Amino acid sequence: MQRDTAQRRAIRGVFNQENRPLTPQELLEGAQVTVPQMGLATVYRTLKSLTESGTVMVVDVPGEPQRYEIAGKDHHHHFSCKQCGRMFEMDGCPGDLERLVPDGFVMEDHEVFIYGRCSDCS
Amino acid sequence: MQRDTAQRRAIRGVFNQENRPLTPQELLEGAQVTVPQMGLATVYRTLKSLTESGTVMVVDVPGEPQRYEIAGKDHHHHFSCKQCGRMFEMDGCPGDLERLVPDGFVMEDHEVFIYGRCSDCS
DNA sequence: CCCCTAATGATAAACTACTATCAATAATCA
DNA sequence: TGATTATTGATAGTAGTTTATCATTAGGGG
Repeated sequence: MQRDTAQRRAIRGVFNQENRPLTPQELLEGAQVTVPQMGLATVYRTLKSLTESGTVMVVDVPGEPQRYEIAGKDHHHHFSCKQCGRMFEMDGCPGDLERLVPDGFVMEDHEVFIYGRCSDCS
Repeated sequence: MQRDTAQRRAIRGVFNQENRPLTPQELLEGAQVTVPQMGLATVYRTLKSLTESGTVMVVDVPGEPQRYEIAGKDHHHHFSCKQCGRMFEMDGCPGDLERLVPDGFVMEDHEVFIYGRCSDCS
């Protein structure tokens, strides 16, 4: 990432505007608003360099392709809208997950996904 | 699923013996202990009919292929071992997830994944 | 014990997500 | 402005998972 191109500005713009975990497809569609001829390969290439530089990070989602979100945010979890398919961030964390862990098992990380309707769809 | 074959008995046996969410590959390897010539297509076919009959259900996992577990169990969540890659069930549930949900959003379901080391690997 | 056909194994094909290739384009700097 | 070369778009290719095909095998009723 040595040159500042319209494509990269558009992708960064979508991240900043949406502020939620985005699929490559969502990024493509969002970026094509300002750069209509953008191709999916450019999205993947840009995501790769943004990930390697630590600007964005991968979010693995159950039963869906990977999403990408801006790195460095406070600990949070995700809400997936069954209607529109968009995924949102939720601040905070359920406490006391340790009590779920069976004896002899060691907890290192955790993920929480809540499913339902977002404010636009409910 | 009209006939009771050695292959299907073997697959049901793996489910009952392991009692955790299994990948098609894990089911294949487990079933091949008793039916060595078993093919992957048979695993998928059997999973399809077991799913349609409501005997097993799909578990979507972040960043992994689908797993299958015996249906009808009490509400529970999953533990994934970073060392051996196996996934386990954990009884219970963290309470008070509702407070994570943003205003205007409606919660319908939730999933919790805990990552770490299982008792065999820790 | 036969026969019918459901079920199987091997493998090709489909599908999705992602990566590599390469000629054309455009950002940067002298 | 012109040259250099990073970047792009289009598309072929790759990888992993799941499904379809089809000749062969074997379950189970008669």
